[in-house]
Amino acid sequence: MKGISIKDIATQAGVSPTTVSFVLNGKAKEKRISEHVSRKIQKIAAKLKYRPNQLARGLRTGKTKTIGLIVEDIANSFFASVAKVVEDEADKYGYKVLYGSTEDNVEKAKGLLEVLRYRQVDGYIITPTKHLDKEIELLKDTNKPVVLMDRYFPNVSSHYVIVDNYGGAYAATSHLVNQGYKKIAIVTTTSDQIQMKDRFDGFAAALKDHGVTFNKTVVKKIPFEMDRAALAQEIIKYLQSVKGLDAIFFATNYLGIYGIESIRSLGLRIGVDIGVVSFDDLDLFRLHSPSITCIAQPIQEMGRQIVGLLMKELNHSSSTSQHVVLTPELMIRESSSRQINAKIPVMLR
Amino acid sequence: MKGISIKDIATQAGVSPTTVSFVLNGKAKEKRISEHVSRKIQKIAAKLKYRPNQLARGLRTGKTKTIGLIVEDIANSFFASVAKVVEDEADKYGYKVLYGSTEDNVEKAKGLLEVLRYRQVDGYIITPTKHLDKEIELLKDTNKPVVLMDRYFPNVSSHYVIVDNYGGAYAATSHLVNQGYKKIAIVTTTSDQIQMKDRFDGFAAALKDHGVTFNKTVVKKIPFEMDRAALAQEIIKYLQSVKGLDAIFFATNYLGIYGIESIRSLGLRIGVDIGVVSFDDLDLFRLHSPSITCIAQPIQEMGRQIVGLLMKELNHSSSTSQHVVLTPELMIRESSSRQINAKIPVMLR
DNA sequence: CTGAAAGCGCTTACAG
DNA sequence: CTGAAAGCGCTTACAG
Repeated sequence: MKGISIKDIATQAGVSPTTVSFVLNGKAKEKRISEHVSRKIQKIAAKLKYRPNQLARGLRTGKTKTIGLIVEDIANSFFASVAKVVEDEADKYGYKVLYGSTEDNVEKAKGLLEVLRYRQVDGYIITPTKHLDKEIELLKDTNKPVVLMDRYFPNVSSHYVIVDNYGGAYAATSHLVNQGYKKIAIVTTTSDQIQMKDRFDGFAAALKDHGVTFNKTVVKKIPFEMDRAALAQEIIKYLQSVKGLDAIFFATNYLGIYGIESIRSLGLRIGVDIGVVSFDDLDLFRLHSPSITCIAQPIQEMGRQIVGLLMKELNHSSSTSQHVVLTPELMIRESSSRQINAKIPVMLR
Repeated sequence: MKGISIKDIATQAGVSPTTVSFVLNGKAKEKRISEHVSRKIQKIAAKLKYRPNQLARGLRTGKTKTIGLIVEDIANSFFASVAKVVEDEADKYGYKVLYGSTEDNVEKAKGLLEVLRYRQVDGYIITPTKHLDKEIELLKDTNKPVVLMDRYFPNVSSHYVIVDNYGGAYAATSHLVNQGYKKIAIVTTTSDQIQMKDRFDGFAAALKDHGVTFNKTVVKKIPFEMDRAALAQEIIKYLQSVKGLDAIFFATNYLGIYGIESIRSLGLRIGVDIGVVSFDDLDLFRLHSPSITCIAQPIQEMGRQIVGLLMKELNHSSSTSQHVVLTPELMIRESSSRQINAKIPVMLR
């Protein structure tokens, strides 16, 4: 990499590297460099297509203009979409993004944090896994801003951007109740992280507030690590085991996807035999027949807020933690429209 | 960032930074450092949790252990899935990934290349846009390995990993013909890039080989930049304008998604009124009713080959360009099963 | 108005 | 068997 350096420009312009650095960093006026010299340097730099070596600059200033983005799974539509917005927004400020997926595995997450740290990223956007609270605490000591997304730790003071998971789940569940569903189940993950807990609590509160059955039989938890085939089997087994179920709330997108597949493989008609609502909006949910009612997260807005917050912190870190809670939108579709579809009311089993 | 440096270790161990560097880089034996000293240094490094500053190392060695990944759109399921595999594979070799989306825009692509270059990435994985051939040529002069993916430039010698687009399209189209469809259209992009051209050629060849109508009326090209709503409208207009159409081949995933939506909004029954095949496999295609026949790309294998090739080049660049062409798989589903669905044969219009 | 010099944290050719 | 020194390409406090 014998790129052209500040020295080359200095030689050609007949000045010192110092002067070149000042001019190229927009400090010409401040440092009272003459118009003449300044212009000459600019011209030479342009002609030589000079690009500052970010490593050298980073080594000297401690700023790499890079942010680390840790998601659960970059292949998951929700996270991929957020990553796209983060990329676009970060670009506006001249930042690039280094990404990594945790697979909801603490060890992978710790590994990622360590790598990002010794890569000297300027700031972090993190979708934390469980048990990552101590690491997040430690990160703060490095004086690099951290913004959590999708979830956070109630016991750790930090910036975060999330959606109102409780409210979203409450609205979706209430909607099911209002549509006349009587025995509503939740299929969620075994994770006790805040975003899943809030969704669960919103679900439970809605059932209780409306006087609808809420007990262990309407709760099914499935571990994240379970592979896709086993997961579908697990949902099938659950659906077969509980009597009188007439609606299901899937607490996250991939459970919705495999849940739909399971329901169909049992020959049940979504929206007729069984109502369905899922968290997250996907092309699949919109185009499925029947279309799937869901709780859509405002991804654009999330990405903008996340990067905006990080950039603000990068400039002058505030002492108080910023908490941004966005409102998700209930997209009412056919899968929960009992009145319309169920000309003949049908009960599962 | 007053992290702990090699100097700190040297001081504590009572040796020079040089010795520490040798030991920590596994050159203890080669440099004949005594077992005793070596062990002491290791122990101190571990205790202090020493992490080499990658910037400093990079500045000195010219290696950043970072690769640049340029895709069309990280939010697109295909590219997001590839990104996941690339991340996992690169990690095995100790590399991190810096990503960027081109939106199929040359200027954005050039911008990304420039940023990655002055960030000193060690190698590039690029999904090129049109007119990016000169830039790719120039990149080669930097002596950093480049692997193209999804597409390439016939006039530029380079490494690449793609699927057999011609074969995939040929197989899908032949399948439609064999199912009894008589007037088959292709909906593709206006791009004349090789992957789209190959798909188009495979489609055209299959029609000709089977003696099925092939003329301008069965070809619809849509620009990438068109926004989603306009795109759906465009497809609707096309479907209404051409008479007797009984099947469509969508040449890429997002066209398939919006195409399905358009067909349905016209009240046409997929698999009955009109056969459908799309490139790429998605949850949506598998779970749609009827399920959508598609050409699935071997994403895992692609990612592995891409990174494998790049790593090989990183170690010792070969003089000849490596071309990997993977075989996609035709997933036959309901949307193209005329015999089964069409109890009463129906013609569009 | 401009420059010499130090230093960011490494690696490595050279010397002993 | 080990170390002093140079240098990667920048930035910036200091000096004039």
